[in-house]
Amino acid sequence: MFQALDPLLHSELRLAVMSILVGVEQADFVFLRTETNATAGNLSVQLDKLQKAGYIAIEKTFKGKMPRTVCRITPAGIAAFEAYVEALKGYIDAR
Amino acid sequence: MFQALDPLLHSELRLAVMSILVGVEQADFVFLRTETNATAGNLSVQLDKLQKAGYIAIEKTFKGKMPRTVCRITPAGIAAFEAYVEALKGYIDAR
DNA sequence: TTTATTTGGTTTATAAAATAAACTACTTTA
DNA sequence: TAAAGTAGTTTATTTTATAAACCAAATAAA
Repeated sequence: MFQALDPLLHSELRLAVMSILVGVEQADFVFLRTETNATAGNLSVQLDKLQKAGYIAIEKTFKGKMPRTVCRITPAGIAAFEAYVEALKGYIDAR
Repeated sequence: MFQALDPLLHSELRLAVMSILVGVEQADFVFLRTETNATAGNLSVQLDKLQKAGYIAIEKTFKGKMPRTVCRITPAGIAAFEAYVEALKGYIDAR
């Protein structure tokens, strides 16, 4: 009845990040930070975890002289997000 | 865009417990344990948190000589569960 | 009958996670 | 050139989740 929830996605901030990334081509650190209202430290840590899980790809470049971190979701990330949503439905659907 | 998720409900086991209780009159410890596949220790701790939050009421009785722990959701618990589901939708809805 | 084993839990200890605070490196503005 | 801002990372602390150990009573087995 209750399917296990992917612990990597069952985190408020990581879920918010994935929710954004699943709908856009790419998003940079600053955008993710303002959209989620996360602290930079927390966001940095959570992005790292998503990347290590293979759910997102992170590209570090420079925009002029300032660093720029661009994230995009991977196919594995999309699949994991969809599976998470399906599993969640077992918990929140009216019964 | 992303509403905060009630941390008391954003826990796999507590969410499963609430999901069960929202649909039944009451449920005892043994039933919750078998339905959720949780360990007794974990269930004991999480039920305690839900009770302290006022989301469930716990009644301890004896069935013959064996202890029996019966749980039921409170109005506050129902409201919290519904609010949690609404907030979640902001994260998982197709966009 | 006394010794396992099971039931229905609680308590305590450990591991993992989230978060905040401090820090780095560099840039821009006053 | 000193102060403040940008874009992050690292480290430390707190909170959570989970597992393991334990307790008291009941039942089953030797």
